[in-house]
Amino acid sequence: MQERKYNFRQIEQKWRKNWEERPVNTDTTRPKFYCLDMFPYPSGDALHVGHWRGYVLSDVLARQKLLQGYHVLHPMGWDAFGLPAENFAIQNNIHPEEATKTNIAKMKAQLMDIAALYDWDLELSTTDPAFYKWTQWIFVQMFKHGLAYEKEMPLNWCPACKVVLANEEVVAGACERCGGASTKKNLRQWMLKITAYAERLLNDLNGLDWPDKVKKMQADWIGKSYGAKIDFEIEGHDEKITVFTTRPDTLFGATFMVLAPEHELVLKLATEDKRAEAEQYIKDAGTISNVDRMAKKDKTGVFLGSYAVNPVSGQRLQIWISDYVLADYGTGAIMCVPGHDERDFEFATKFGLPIIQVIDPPDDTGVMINSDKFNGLTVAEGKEAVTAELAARGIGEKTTNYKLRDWVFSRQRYWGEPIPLIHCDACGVVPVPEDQLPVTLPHVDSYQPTDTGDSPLALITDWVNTTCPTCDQAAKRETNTMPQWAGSSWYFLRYADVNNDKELINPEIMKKVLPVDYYVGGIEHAVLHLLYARFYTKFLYDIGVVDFVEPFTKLFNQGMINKDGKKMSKSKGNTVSPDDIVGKYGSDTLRLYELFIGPPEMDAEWNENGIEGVFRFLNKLWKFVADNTGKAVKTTPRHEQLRHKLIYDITTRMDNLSANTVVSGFMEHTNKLTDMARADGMDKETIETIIILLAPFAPHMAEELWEMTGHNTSVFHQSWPQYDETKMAEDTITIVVQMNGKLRENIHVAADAAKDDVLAAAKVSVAGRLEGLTIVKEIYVPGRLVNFVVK
RNA sequence: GCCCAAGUGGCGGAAUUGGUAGACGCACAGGACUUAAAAUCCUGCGGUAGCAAUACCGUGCCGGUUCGAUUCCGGCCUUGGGCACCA
Repeated sequence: MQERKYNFRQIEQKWRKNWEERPVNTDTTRPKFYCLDMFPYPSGDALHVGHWRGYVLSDVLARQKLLQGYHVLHPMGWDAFGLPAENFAIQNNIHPEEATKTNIAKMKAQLMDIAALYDWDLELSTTDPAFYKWTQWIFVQMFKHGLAYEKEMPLNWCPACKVVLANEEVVAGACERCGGASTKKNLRQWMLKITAYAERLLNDLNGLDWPDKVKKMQADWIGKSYGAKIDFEIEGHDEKITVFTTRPDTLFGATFMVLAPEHELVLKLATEDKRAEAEQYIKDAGTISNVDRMAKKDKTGVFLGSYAVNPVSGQRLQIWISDYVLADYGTGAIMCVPGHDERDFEFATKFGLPIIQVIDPPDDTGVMINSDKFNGLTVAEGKEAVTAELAARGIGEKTTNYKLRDWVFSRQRYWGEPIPLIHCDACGVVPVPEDQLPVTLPHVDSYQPTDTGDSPLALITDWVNTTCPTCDQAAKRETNTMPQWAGSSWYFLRYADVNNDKELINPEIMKKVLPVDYYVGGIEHAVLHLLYARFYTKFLYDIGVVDFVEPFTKLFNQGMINKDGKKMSKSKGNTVSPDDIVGKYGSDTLRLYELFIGPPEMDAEWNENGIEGVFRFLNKLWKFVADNTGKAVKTTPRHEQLRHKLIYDITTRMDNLSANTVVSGFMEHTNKLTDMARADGMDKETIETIIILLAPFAPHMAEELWEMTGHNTSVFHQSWPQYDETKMAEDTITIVVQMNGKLRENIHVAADAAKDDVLAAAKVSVAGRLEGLTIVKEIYVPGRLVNFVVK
């Protein structure tokens, strides 16, 4: 007795069990395809239908590659360190380690419903000492190569999270995590010299198959600009003020100077009568939050009482401080050209400072005026000429400048990888010897952040107190931990060799499996995670651990799924759980619906109205196979033609990653095939073809149908069908007949009809309409249309 | 303010390179089957006029190029996203 009804519950259970017992992706002799999802944070929030979207898409890619003859690496793991996990733990009063374990178990159970091809043997967690041993090892290598350094500096500080933020973590002056205003705080921090890689991080973007949008965001973040550094002498002082400018051609128009309030020369240059006012301004600038500072419209500032000298015009320049000059961009000081810079103009106008025009007209097409011997030069010529003159005089040079700043790498929190360093009074900072890694996180009861900005680890004295690896004297451990990004910056390497306790990754395996071929994840990581991962990869290349410089060959960012016009999130209370939908319609239906909802790269509004249609489609396809298997007819050219068109549509649409039209293509073809089967019967090969094509999208059902057609091995051991365009061609085609570009008639002609015959037939079809008119032009587009231009 | 997307029926969306606008699906309406309902199947479904054949209009707005424009160009409007005093 054959089961005629599509019983998804039974089928899905059956094949999950089957795949577990007999895995389908085991042939490691095939060429590899590494298809990776950005791994999730196991926070307390359950997965919602938005998470599914990316995971389903990458799994469809992975399963299609399997059918196309690859061995697919498609792993999954947990980005479990960091603030989200720690904050969840604090809120719920559970130790982060416990909370992480529970959350991982919960999320993993949910993830199982997707029925992705994940190889759970490769599962990893960034919180596993066997994993973070190597996170620490990379840090030690960076330290040894001079890329990690300690610095006391005013840093972005989130008073709510009680933690230092990297520049990348401050969004519009607010903490990226909690949304609260970020302020400045002076603290000793560990920094990573990512700026040393700025040029390579920028240049290597060119070769990547990534969305242009993401490449542009990274390029903007790196922010390369060309210009000059120029020294200005100060009246009565030996020091000089060095500025960076992109417009050395406007030097004759520099009429005053402004330093950032944090600039090191400020107090020296403030004259007695101005000192109090300057000090007050600096104090205000330091305590005001970034949000408030940016909300300020008016320019403010204090004249320091000192003067500099314009090196070409000789003019005396008042030296001011103002918070519109940023301490950490360029040199923290600028020459002000109010004639050609809007902000300088605003400042000059407010404080009555001189304004000189030196480019006429004042745009790219202008030439230099009021500039002595440079008069008449274009902007481009002027940049070169002025810079050359300054260089000859030894007071300037051509410079390239970057917005990118070094990475604040330490966090004053508990739930992270301990930074593996030891502070010794005699030897200074000494890395923990590699054979003593990992430095494990001590298990403690109090992991709440401290108000002082110290790490909670600082309170655990028997962990902090140790001996120096170099001189064996009493020494203290570094108590800061690493940021969440540390583990995610290199985890993709580890999947390939997850159990190796001798090295980060075996070189042979590395060569065979990496880099990642296809990386799928949210656009929110366009700068942070992807930039850091690229930096780590380049460093690991430099020290010979990997043999490639870019970790992710191709990147795809799936669109977000919104509900009621807003991003789905637990805090907004608008999440939709996949669990109920899986229960009602099955995993295959939800997989297809996630793809059907719209173009994968675009945001979509969640709306369950269409899910019924997808479920109906699967039922129809089920019925088509069940009704026609066992009484298959001999293949006719008409069967072949339909079959090749089916393969063509699904394959090319998938190649373009147009997943939504792949699903509509399946629906369309199933309707056509059903009609044809009723009229002429259906051949075995076509039935089997649609099952194989369906397998990446609805794997459970495809397996069941494959079995129904008399096979006893997995459908995933088949190969992706090939199409032959010559076999797709129709015998007769429809030609549109237009008059003056307007549709008038449709005619049917033989596919190989000659041009003259088509035109003749077209004329016949519109003969009545042509009466009294003259054809002035005939347009013929083979296979498509005829257009008569008439008068 | 600057940069980047997007704007198509009641709804989600489709449309190779400039070549039949609205595929596929949802919703809706009518019908078949049924004692009835569900499920399923069939038909219709952009607007206006018309019994109809058909005609005209129609892809955010205004204009242009072209035999022909959702597609290309110029100028706007709206929405979403990114950056934001970067010298």
